[in-house]
Amino acid sequence: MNSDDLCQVYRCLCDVTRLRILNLLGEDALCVCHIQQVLGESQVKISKHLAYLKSHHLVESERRANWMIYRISSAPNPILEENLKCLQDLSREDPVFIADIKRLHATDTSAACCPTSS
Amino acid sequence: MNSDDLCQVYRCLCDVTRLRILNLLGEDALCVCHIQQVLGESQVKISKHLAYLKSHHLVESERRANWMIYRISSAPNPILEENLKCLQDLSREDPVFIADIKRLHATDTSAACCPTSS
DNA sequence: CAGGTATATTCCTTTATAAGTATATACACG
DNA sequence: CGTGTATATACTTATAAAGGAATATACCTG
Repeated sequence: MNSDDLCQVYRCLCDVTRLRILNLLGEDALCVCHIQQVLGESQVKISKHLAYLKSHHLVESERRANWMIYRISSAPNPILEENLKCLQDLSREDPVFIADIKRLHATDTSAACCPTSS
Repeated sequence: MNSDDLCQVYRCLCDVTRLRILNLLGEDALCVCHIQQVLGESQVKISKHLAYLKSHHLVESERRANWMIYRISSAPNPILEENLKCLQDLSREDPVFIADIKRLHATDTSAACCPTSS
C-alpha cells in the first residue's frame, strides 16, 4: 500500500451511497437486489457504485445463478478495516445508517433470491 | 458527525497533496512557506489545499505577522484522528511520506519565518 | 505611505465523478 | 432456442475538483 493506493481507498469512502453499501456489507454479504431494496436506490446507481468499489478492491463478488453476491474484500486492507470500524460506531448515531441497518434486518436475506448460505 | 460530514472528511483525505500536508502537520504546526518548501509544490497549490482542509475544519490557522501557521484542528474528530494514525504508520513505508518527513526534519522550522514557539 | 514578502483569491481549462436513460449481457427455465 | 429476471455497460449531462497564471490582500519595515 502506497500513498496513491491510500487515496484510492478514501475516494471510495467519500460518497454517501458507497458508505451505506459498505455499512451493509459490514453486516453480511448481500446480492445487488437486496442492497438496492434496503437503500431504496436505483439499480444502475447501486450497480455502478459496486463496480467502483470492486475496481478498487474494497469488495469482491461471486455469481450465484442470476444473482451477484457482494462482500467486503477478503484481501486484508488495514485502512479499510479501521474505517469500517468507525463506520460501525457511527452507524449507531447517524439516522441514515441506523435506518439502513433496520431495513436490512427486516429484509429476509435468506429468501429465494441470493441465499447467503453456502 | 453524520454521514455527510463523514464523507466530507474522506473527500479531504482523497488527494495525495492533502495527505502529505496532513502528514506534515501531524508532526508539527507549520507555516505555508515551509509546507510549500518541504513538498516542493507551488504556492497556489498548497494554499488552495490548505483552504480546502480549513473549510472542512480539518486544520485551523493563525496569523503570525506575515505568516500563516497551520495546525491540525483542535476540535476533536475521531475519524480524522484514527486516519492520522494510519497515515503515521504508512509514512514509515511509503517513499513519498518518508521523503517528506526527512525534508521536514532537515528544514529549520525555528527560523525567522514561522517560529513555532509561542 | 511606498515597497517588499507571505498568503489568498479569481479566472480559466481540464479531468473526474455522479446520476439518469437506454441497452446489453448472463443465467435459468420452459 | 425464446423468454424473463438480475445485473452491467454505454452514452449523456451536470457538477466538482485540480492546477496554473494573474491579481489581490495582509502585514511589516523604512
